[in-house]
Amino acid sequence: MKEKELRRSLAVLPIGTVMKLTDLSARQIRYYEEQGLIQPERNAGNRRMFSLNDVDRLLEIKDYLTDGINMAGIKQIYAMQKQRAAQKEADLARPLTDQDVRRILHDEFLNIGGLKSQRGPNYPQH
DNA sequence: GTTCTCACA
DNA sequence: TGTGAGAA
Repeated sequence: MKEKELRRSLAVLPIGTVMKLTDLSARQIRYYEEQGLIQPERNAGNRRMFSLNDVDRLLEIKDYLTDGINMAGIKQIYAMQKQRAAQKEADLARPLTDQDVRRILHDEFLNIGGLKSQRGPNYPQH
């Protein structure tokens, strides 16, 4: 199933199409790119070209925003996912203990809860 | 007709 | 985040 994933990563959508698909303004889409939440490619004319994965990511971002999570929070969430992905290999060599799992879940709930605010990036660190 | 960057009554 | 200007 690698073929499918490759197609979803093909940047073929202009910003206008993405706007209709995500119901986001061009301003917002460009801003999210500026924040590093998405990395659309550029064509010869310097126009942004998005992939289906980008669209999914934008819809996901929209949901997080709806849930009251701000940019800083979303960034942190993706940062965590990245860490998780990088850590996955290590986990394969040394599976997580029940204690590790409990600690991770605990941290997760604490963080998500702390991010659910319209305030700045001053969430509690335990 | 679209999209890009930059700036702000 | 919206919006308008000026260019591509």
